[in-house]
Amino acid sequence: MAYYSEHSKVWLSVDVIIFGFEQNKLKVLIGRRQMDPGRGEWSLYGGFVAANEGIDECAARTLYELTGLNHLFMRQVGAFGSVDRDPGERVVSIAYYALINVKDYNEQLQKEHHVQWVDMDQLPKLYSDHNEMIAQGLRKMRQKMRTEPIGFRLLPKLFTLTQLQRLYEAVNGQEIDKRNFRKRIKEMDFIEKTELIDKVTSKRGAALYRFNNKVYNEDPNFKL
Amino acid sequence: MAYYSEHSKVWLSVDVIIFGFEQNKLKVLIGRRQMDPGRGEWSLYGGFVAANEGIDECAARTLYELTGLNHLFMRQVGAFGSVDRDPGERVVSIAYYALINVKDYNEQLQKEHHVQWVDMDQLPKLYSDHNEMIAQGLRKMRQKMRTEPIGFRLLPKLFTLTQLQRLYEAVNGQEIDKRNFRKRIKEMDFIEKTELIDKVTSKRGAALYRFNNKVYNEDPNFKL
DNA sequence: TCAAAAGTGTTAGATTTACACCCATGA
DNA sequence: TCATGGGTGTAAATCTAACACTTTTGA
Repeated sequence: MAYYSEHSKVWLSVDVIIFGFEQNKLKVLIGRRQMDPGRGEWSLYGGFVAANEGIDECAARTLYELTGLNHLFMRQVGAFGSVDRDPGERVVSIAYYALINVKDYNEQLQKEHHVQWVDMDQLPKLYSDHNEMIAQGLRKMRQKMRTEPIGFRLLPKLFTLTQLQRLYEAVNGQEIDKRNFRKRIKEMDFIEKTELIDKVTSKRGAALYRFNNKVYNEDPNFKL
Repeated sequence: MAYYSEHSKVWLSVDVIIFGFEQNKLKVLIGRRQMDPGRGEWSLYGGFVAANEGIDECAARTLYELTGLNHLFMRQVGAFGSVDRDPGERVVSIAYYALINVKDYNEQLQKEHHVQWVDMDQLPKLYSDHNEMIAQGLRKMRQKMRTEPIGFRLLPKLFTLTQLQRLYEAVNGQEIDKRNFRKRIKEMDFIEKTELIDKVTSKRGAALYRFNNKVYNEDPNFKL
């Protein structure tokens, strides 16, 4: 069809920004590039969009490839398409961010793909425009976290209120008053206290909580 | 380079969501498609990304082509890339929204490109996923308008407070208390009252205001 | 003279922030 | 026994929301 064929095509890729939370720090999964151009540079993990797959599917596939996990919380950050962003060829890339519980992530796969968790505030210079992707991804993720209870995706199913607080502190980069934080949590019925006690992180033991999605859907009054 | 060539390429296009404000209504510029597939259907205006242009440049060029205006406020909405979104071929499209003052827009160009202003709340069914693009674009634009003084881009250089209020009401779809609104405006030094009086929309006459970007940059305390 | 839009403050209620001590337990 | 993290309430300050009347002037 002439209408299309008079225009040129480009390679399309997807880069995934995988956020994790560990030791009270927000982390990102990055690795050393295994291919040229840019071999050896720090980089996000990515992949090319195939002819028969949508971009969201491609992102989900890439995430699965890297982590072995499906149904991760994932959102598009945006398209990055400066002419010379890729030193090899013209490649337009669409960035996505995803949230995972670091404990769900098999170390084996980490090694196979040459990726590792790096502190958000100790990011090295990355390949191409990946630093910018992460910066934008973080902004988007923060924004989302303010209005939707997605933080749970970064924690184990059962978590203590201190863990949850540390998570919000890490993501927003500022301390939160403990009493005020807990007061707000109490108002959200979908954050359920369980009978279980975590004895790992404190001597006294801390109550374990759980996110109840069903309750949330009935009354999504989230505000943090 | 084998690394790239084993993957397939796609057509990349840009679609622009142009918002305008007229008669107290938020409007979008859409037109009847002049080409196949989808000839005759309502559609956003768009264009293909050329080999030698970045996607932001492409969006700016497309905007210029359509409106004759440069340096419009413009932001990316995101990439749309379901496999079958375009009924003809595989085309991934990146949506952008832009804000213009409808009075800056030459009617001649409107006719040439077969586009017209349509009320946001009277949008017809559009070609492909363009309705979804507009929905997402509106959400993004609203969000931005809450935190940055971009609304001025939809108004003439000089405007009355009532105009400004109606604009915010139209964008957010709800009425605002006049006194509370004006109180908040008074606190923003970058919204300057001029000596000029608008006698068009009221008998008594209303003071004309102006957005002072320099003052805003010195003290960007925007909140609406 | 009257219709239509401009302009102007106050108060109650809701929300947000600041703040300090006791508890339970393992080492 | 003591160091560590868990757990709890109140009051001041700030912000938000509701609300009504006077002014000016062209028709």
